Amino acid sequence: MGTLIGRTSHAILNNLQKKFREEGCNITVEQWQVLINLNNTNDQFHQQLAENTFKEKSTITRLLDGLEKKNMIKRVADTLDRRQKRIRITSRGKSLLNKLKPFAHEVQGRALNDIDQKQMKICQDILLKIYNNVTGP
Amino acid sequence: MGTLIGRTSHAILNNLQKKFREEGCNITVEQWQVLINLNNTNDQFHQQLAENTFKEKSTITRLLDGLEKKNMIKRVADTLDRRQKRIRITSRGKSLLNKLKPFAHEVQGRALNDIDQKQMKICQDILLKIYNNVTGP
DNA sequence: CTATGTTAGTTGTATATGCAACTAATTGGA
DNA sequence: TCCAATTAGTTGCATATACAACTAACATAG
Repeated sequence: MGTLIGRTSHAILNNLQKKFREEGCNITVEQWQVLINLNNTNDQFHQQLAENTFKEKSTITRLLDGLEKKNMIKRVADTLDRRQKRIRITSRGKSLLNKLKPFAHEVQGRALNDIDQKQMKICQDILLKIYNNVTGP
Repeated sequence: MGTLIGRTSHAILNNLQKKFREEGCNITVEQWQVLINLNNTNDQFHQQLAENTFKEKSTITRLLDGLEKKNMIKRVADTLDRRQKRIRITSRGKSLLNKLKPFAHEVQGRALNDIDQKQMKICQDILLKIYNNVTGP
């Protein structure tokens, strides 16, 4: 079961990454995940972003390094607590997301093609259950 | 959906890796996956092993480097075609696997705790369907 | 106010991975 | 037979990740 989950996850990410590359988009799927998250909720603190993307804060540091270099995001030190940094998606970042959206949509459509909605709901519930079992209290 | 699959996979691997480390076992889950596979079918060619573990051949090269350094496997050049190498698990590798087995079992038990078998079957079918959709012809 | 502890984010180090370029060995065709 | 194309595995290079150690900034007790 673990193997199946792992290789399915892997296949999806890989497929999406390939699509991005083929379309000439200079971004990794992990960076894209961060951008998506910022587009939903902008100006998150570094740590919040880490929690929301389920990534380590050090991993976020490096993803943000890459995104900042490409001018997709900015780090803004908080005025009240200068340790904290707010992460802001730039207009360049937003327009990249818009460009990526149809590609992500296409891959998702292919992935979920011909799948029964009820069964998929069950699958999601099981995965969440497993996730909670493993990370649980 | 992709996100859920991804973070569940991640959580499982992470949990298992922690368990291995806590128990003082000097091995990564990826190396363990390779060992498991070799224990099922020994003396596979490098490339076969890559296919069976769903990993790139270059990834396998490095995993085998690590395993060979720890004397868990041996690479044996084929006599008929000297390009090909048979990968053989050593007795040391086998005994490590035996040591790891209960830990893997424990993590799997925790992960699948309180999960309905029928629903899990549905979940597996969906995951396989997604996998095939994505990698498919 | 100062010392001590805590927290946010970064950096060092190691492993895993993808892809392309490479090397060595085999095969196939002229 | 000899050269071109193919194949098995390795290596170079870039990114993602985990974990621990680190730095800077804040908080709090005395």
